[in-house]
Amino acid sequence: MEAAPVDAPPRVRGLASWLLNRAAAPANRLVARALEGSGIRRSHYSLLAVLDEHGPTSQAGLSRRTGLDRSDVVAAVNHLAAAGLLQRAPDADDRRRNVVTLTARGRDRLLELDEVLRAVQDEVLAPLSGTERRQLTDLLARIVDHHGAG
Amino acid sequence: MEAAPVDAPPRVRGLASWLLNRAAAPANRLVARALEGSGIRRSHYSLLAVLDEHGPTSQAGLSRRTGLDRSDVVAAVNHLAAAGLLQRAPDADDRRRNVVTLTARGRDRLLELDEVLRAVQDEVLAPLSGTERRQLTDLLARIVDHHGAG
DNA sequence: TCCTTTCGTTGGTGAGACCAATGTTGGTGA
DNA sequence: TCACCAACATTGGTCTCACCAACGAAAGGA
Repeated sequence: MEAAPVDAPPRVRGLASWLLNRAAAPANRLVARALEGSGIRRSHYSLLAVLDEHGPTSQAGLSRRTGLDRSDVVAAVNHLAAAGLLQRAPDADDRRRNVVTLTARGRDRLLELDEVLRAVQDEVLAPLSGTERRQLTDLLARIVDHHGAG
Repeated sequence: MEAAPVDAPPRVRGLASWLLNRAAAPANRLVARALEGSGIRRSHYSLLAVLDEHGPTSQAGLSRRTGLDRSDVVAAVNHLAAAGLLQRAPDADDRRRNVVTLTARGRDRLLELDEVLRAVQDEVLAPLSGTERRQLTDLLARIVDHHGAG
């Protein structure tokens, strides 16, 4: 039951956009599988990580830092708050805002997820050496930075 | 109105799966924009290219070579046939199959698309040097090959 | 002859990335 | 002080992809 090869013509294989999508697909599949049953989605991890590293943040701030749409942040915060992984409270200083704060339980879960996702990344990057992995993440990061948020 | 930076924490930025998705997003946006109004989608190009390089192919063959699901190939072939870019005919030797053939008009269109997509790739990979671009496509290709389909 | 596989097709699901509109609140300039 | 514009959270969509299950027809092997 090995993976079937994808024998696309060079014209297509050389296309960065095609390669990016084709490489992202298995990565997403593996992440989704690893997170299956935990009630956590890929985007949720980003939110928890941002909260852990930047401390309490408004939802708009979360949107900016994760690249998620503001409306999608709403749903994600709903879900994570219901799971007790973070808290949402109105900001006293600026009453337009909600301040989102990581709970202790949220932090614990984040650390577990760190492990899980590190393992998944290993799977995704399996065919590459350590040096090549660093090369790849560096190149991708530069593309991401260059295009920013559309 | 330049692109806003995405200031994700290192834990997230280092994630291959996150980077792949974040890099694929602008690529898809640019491709979609370039193809806008032409009635051609991203996946259609792959089909045309496969037909040009491998000659007449069954729909299942197209599915294997492009990585598209068989059911999605059906819709794409419907669309492209309606546009006169390819023809679908039952295979006399194997009556389960449809043989899909590129028309002259389809080939012309393909050559135009080659130009368009080459320009888009230039945009996507703008921040990278020629060497780096080759590095990136090579690394991505190895990931794609390693995970194959399914 | 059965049994399995392949093929095209239909119909549907779920996630993800978006976009528009609304009511509220802040901040600014006249 | 008032008017205006910008930012915020939220609702409620849309659209594209990737994918899956199931079907009847046809082929091929046991």
